[in-house]
Amino acid sequence: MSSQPADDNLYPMRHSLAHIMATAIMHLWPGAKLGVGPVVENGFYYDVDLGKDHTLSEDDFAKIEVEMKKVVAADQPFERFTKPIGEAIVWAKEAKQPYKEELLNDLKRAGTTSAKDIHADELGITANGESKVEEVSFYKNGDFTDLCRGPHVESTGKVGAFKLMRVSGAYWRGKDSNPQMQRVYGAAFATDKELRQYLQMLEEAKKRDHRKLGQELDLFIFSPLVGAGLPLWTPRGTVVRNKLNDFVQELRDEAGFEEVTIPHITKKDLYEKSGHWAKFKDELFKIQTREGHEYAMKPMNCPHHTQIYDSKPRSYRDLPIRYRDTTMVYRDEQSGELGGLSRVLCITQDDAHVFCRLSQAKDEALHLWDVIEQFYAIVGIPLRLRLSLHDPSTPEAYAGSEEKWQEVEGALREIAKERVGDDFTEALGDAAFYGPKLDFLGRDALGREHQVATVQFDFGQPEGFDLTCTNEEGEDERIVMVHCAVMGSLERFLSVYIEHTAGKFPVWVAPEQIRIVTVNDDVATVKFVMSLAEQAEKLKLRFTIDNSNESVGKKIRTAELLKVPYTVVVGEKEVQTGELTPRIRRDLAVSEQTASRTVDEFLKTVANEAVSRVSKTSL
RNA sequence: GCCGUCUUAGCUCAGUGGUAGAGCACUUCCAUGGUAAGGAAGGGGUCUCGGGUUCAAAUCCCGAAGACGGCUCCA
Repeated sequence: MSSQPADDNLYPMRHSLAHIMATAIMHLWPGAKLGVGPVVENGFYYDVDLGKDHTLSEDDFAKIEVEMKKVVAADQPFERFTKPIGEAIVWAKEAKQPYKEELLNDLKRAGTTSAKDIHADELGITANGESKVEEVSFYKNGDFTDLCRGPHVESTGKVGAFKLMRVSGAYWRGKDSNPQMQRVYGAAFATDKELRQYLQMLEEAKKRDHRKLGQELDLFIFSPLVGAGLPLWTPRGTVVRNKLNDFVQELRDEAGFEEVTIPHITKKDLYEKSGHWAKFKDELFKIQTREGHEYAMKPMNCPHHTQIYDSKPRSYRDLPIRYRDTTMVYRDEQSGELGGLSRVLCITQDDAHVFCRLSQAKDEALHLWDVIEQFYAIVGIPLRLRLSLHDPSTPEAYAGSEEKWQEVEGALREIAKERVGDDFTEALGDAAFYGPKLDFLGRDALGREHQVATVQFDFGQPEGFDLTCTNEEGEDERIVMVHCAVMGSLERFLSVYIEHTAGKFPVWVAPEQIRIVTVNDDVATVKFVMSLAEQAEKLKLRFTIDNSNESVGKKIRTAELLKVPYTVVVGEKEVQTGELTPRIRRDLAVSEQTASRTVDEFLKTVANEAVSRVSKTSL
């Protein structure tokens, strides 16, 4: 989330609104303790602590907004001034703002607060930023003064359109050992129109919510008996999963991958060796055997795959060896983190591992990149690259030496540069503990980004498991691993894909491709439908027959609500002419008109669309 | 895990300190229907669960579970 000014004026507007909201809250609850109030995507927030006096809820928003509007109407100028740090601390004490006081004390002592801790922009740092802060800046509007670096708009009247959105808990300085404050979020835009558009986008997002569509389209369910974070896939949802996965597998087969199969549990020894146990043992589902041995559900697949590689001596001539495996992994996430399909306890990964020499890793990564691009081109989700690197300031979080990291990250950066020039971002601290990653962010139809595919270089696990090949000199040579997931987690990908398509799946993915609607149950109609079904069956099409006791209009509506790509009505006319007039789901049709065609022609066209994975039809 | 909100029929929701309602869905019947809802009748709920207050609790209080919005975490 960038807090840099995207638009010259929007940033100070939003930032000023944070101050205006704090002003309003101080008016309404004078004992409020303030945390920080930065600009975020689409708006701003302020962290407040009203103590035992009051717990904010959305019911308070109207009141706060009224008070904010008063401040806006008063058009108070924002006045900047500075104080020496010592005086600033006295100010915070006198103002009874302990959180501000803590920040100032940290500034005085350390010169800075770690960027992870706090939004650095929030602090009124004017000194060198290295070690000593001598002076901090303040902004004052009306009767409200706040420690702040700015910038702000000239006066409270110049802040555009805003709306308070929600209130939630947030730990002071983002640490779960700290007290929890209340974070009040506001959306803010330069004009009413933009604010309205943003709210409309949220409405649209609500309509497309995969949890809602998952139920309406009968794709997956959750059962309280099975538990939170454990989706159960219906027949329709399973078709969608399988069709997408089949495509990934197909692309991988072409890229030389072989499928392997592994058990879903293991002795803990495996993870002790891989390094996962030390780092993630609290997030593993553990199993005690009746003989008292400790096992764990697999939280990832790479360690298992290494054992297949390591089961016999490998020559450099055999490399690269490429394994693929779409399989579930299990992670004991904190209950509060679970949500829909985006975060679950059982994750289906379309996982792949390449075991190769260092000199081959680049080509392998590029091939996998090809696979990713082909897949995302077909599903229609544009990608953006993020190079995820380690954070040198926390070496304990990573396996391997700094030099090794530098080397491997350099190699990955090279690949990225070669392929997309400067068209990628770098993210410090987003690497896996065993190596850096090429992460791919998909942009959905509403413009939201989600992490999906990933290609990772891994030198840590080959070390841990002592994976080698015999080289030309007859010596053992350390190999490297390249990890790749195309959809990443099928669950999360499905959540993105369902929302991206609004559940309007293309023919090749649709759980039901054709719905056959009968007009009546004449013998001739029944016979016609039976023969139609038989032919569709032969072409492996997914269809259902709706011969229920309902009006034709009703049956069409039902098919439409289920977003079935093709609906064909069969009645007297069709029986006589032997031709169908297919009704095409609106988003699929290239043109408005639909011509009649023979049964054979129609079915073959649909079958062909399914095989060639087209997204539009000119039927 | 933490903070807050929510939980009434399969679904979407109304309701209220005096032992429950609608629409859709479902079942049956009538209608032989032509491209987004034909008509009628019927079945279905210990109002999430467990405690407490009360003559009386779905309603008020406490606790748990689940969902949602965030925080923290994310191999």
